[in-house]
Amino acid sequence: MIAAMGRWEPNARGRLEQAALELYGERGFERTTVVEIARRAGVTERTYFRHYADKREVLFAGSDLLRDLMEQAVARAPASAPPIEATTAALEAAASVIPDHAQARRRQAIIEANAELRERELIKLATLAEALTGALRGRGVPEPAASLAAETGIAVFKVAFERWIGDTGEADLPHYIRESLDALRTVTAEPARR
Amino acid sequence: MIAAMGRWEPNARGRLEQAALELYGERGFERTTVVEIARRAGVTERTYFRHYADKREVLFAGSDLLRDLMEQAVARAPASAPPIEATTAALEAAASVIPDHAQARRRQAIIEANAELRERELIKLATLAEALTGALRGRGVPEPAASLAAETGIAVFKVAFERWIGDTGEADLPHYIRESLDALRTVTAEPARR
DNA sequence: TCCAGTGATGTCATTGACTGACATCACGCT
DNA sequence: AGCGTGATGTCAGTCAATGACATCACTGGA
Repeated sequence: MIAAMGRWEPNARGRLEQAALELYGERGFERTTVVEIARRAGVTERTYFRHYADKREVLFAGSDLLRDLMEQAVARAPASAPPIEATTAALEAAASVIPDHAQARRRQAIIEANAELRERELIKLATLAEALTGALRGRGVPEPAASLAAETGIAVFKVAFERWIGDTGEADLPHYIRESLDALRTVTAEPARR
Repeated sequence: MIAAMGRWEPNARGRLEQAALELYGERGFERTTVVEIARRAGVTERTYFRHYADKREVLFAGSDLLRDLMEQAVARAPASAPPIEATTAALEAAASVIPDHAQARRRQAIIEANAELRERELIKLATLAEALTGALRGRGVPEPAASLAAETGIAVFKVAFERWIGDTGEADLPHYIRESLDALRTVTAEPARR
């Protein structure tokens, strides 16, 4: 069937996302107004706010999916797997849905250029950590181990992601995740005493 | 000498902070306007914005001091101390300037009740992590170990602080920091193989 | 003693994010 | 033909945030 042409062009969300990405990239987040994004997408400002809660949220559409994937990866890990391994599985699942390097880099450049956007990114990561904590608790991991494994896992992801974005794309994201996990183990290892 | 009485009451900053704490506590962050805070402090809205960059910042005044203390603690750690121990010193320094349990709890209740405030808190913690990273790099710790030790340290602090706030004040904050550090070591320990 | 400079504040106008209330209209169903 | 629904448009309003300019107590000289 041919997609019915409604009263309006379909996929307003997608057009808004595209328009926002372009405008934030061209002129920066601060010097872009929501009215401009809406205009470029062919809708009104009011419609923008029906799709996204605020001016920043348009850049973080996929984060619910990411959370679900990580939760599922933890849930699917063998019951015998210790918290770190379940967490590692979640990080690998997350890595598998990150877009290609060029696209991720464009998006990250926009976010890092603006403090409000960095704040939003941090709360999204914190949400992932909470979800991870819950999933680990569901496996019987007690507190504070569950929270720590989750927070630490997100820290590993954050550091790995930054290094992946910053480096010139020879290695893939999972490589940096393994690198960061190794560094974490080294750093937290009980130092040789006396 | 008696403090000269200027054209206006002195200590506008302190009065603004007090007024904001009261109003955010009484009516919540969202249902408080900056005009109301300013009125209660006996100044105008414009003056509020000369002291604090935005409506949230009034709750995070001490965070620069915290950063300085943590940086200094890392710098002062013996050259032989591994990254974790330098980081631990920073966490202990941070714990020493946190106000009493009741006050911290009031403040935290305000922050946790509002997503915007949680965002601001997260970026303050991220700033601490960056400062820690820099201080560790200054000790010769290479990447990604420096970032991971810093991020992990902040994660430990976050978890410990939450538990301290949530529990009924029998133990002090340093106790929860030690508890969380222990849990971290357990969690990241190489699991027994086969 | 007076006066120019300074710093903290007040006043005013404006922009832009966000929201609530209500209108519109193509579509599908009956 | 009529009806309900969902996505959108229109409009008015609130409030955070900022720039421009005015005010005025205080200070350090001339």
